[in-house]
Amino acid sequence: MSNLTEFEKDVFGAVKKIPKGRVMTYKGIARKIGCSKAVRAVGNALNKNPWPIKIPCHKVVKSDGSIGGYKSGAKKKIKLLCDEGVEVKNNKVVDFDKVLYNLH
DNA sequence: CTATTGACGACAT
DNA sequence: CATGTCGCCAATA
Repeated sequence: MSNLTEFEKDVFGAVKKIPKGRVMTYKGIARKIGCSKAVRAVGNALNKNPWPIKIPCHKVVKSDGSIGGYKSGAKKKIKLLCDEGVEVKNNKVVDFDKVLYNLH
């Protein structure tokens, strides 16, 4: 348990903060951590996804509003988002700017 | 230590 | 709008 690096913990911490019905971009998380360019590293961290349920990784999408990827399949990710009230159309988030959780 | 990889971003074509 | 290329970071082999 918790055999994670500080970077990973940071990423997961940011993801957990995303409110229900809202989404965050990899870029946003990376920026919140302090490295706006570490988007790939963030994706890598989530790919390990130690706790797929405790951590709402499905709320993390690409900067252009597309769904991106998911360890268990992007399809599952879309379903989870829809369950939270986030509409997904043509593999893109509907009203992306409205559901996007901006940095605080 | 070096090379490869990967749930990405931005820009060029 | 789709595809290709470069960049950038961390983890892993």
